[in-house]
Amino acid sequence: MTLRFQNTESRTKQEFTPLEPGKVSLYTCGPTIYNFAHIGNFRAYVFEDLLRRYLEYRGYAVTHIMNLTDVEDKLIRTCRETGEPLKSVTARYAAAFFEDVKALGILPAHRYPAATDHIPEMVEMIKILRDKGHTYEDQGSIYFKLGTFPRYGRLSHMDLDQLRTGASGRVDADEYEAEEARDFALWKAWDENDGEVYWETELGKGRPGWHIECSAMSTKYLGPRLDIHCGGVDNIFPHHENEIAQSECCSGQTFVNYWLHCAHLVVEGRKMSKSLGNFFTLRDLLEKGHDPQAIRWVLIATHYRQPNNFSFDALDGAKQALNRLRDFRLRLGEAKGPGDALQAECDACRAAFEEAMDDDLNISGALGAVFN
RNA sequence: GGCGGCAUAGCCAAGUGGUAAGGCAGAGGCCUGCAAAGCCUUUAUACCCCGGUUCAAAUCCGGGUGCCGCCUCCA
Repeated sequence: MTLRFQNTESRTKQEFTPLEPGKVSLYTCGPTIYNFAHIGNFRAYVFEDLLRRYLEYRGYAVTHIMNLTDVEDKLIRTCRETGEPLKSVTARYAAAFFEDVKALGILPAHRYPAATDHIPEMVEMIKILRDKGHTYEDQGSIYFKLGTFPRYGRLSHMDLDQLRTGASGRVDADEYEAEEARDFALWKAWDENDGEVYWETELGKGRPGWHIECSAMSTKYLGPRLDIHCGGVDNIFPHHENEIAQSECCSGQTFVNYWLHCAHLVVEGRKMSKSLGNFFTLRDLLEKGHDPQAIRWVLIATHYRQPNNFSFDALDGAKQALNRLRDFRLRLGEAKGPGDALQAECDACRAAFEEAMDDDLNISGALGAVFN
């Protein structure tokens, strides 16, 4: 049986073949450290942990990079409103993030590069894009000209002409300064709202756009071509689409071979929101006395491409299932029965487990094999 | 308006043409002085609805219904 993944770009399940035999470069979009991460965020990180662990289980040497976004609009607004320096805010939430990662038993990435530590790399990349004619400047800001990258849209399979500007309601269309709304910022010129948050660079006084950090940092630590790039489905467009445009226009090579995206988490059947009272950070649940391993179980037990319905009934069930496995593990260690028969059972379990996991990380099937 | 996902038991959830995995809860039992814990057994004539294709459909096709997501800085 071969390892297969559903590739967002091809929309098909493909056999996994790394660029270099035995090695996997894995880049996963990390948190914006402007607040405590919620359990929906951790659904993605736990999925990525499962992916990494299974790749390693299959014998691959994985190099896993996860970025930390430590400069963007919400952070700058927080700094402006509270007067707290950017680094102070992000240090607090980065520390909290690492605590949460540990609590959930997530293997740490090999590096967690932060955007603000890689301004020179981003500037370099933007300069290359500028030299190749993929950018234009407007009022000190630098934008990527999507018209120069005909392959744009191949990941999300969206037709740019069909997009409705501002349809999400998330972004104020009046704030666009780009020639076309679809062009995105590589470098944002400083204005008074940015306060103390700016860098003096060859590109002028300002700060990087969001998308360029992932292109610059993945290139720095993993090279211009990646085996696997992960994130939540909401990142497909525009973030990952923009990464492709930046990276491929820069390197002239295919940026990512396998795109894996996990679906969202809902709570009790509803989208998580503070107004519904179903919004939970990991620490909210831990403070209620829930077992972090049971939380991990619920987050992981639904296939990553299916919406995950988090509920407290499911959490209670996970707790019980986990207890049974823990008890079983103890008894297995003490087992003194006929060794060959026990070994045969274990081999059969392992084979069924691997067959399920090889099929795009079918964890539900794999757990079923374990319980059988 | 464009693109995409989902619907399987009280709950969670596998299963993409061959007659419904698994977990939780429930029920029965074993063990125990009683209990708890643990262990064993058991639990869907049936997969949102209506058509169609087929010897055979949860699975494929057509049409509905419902829920959810993305549409330019959301995991």
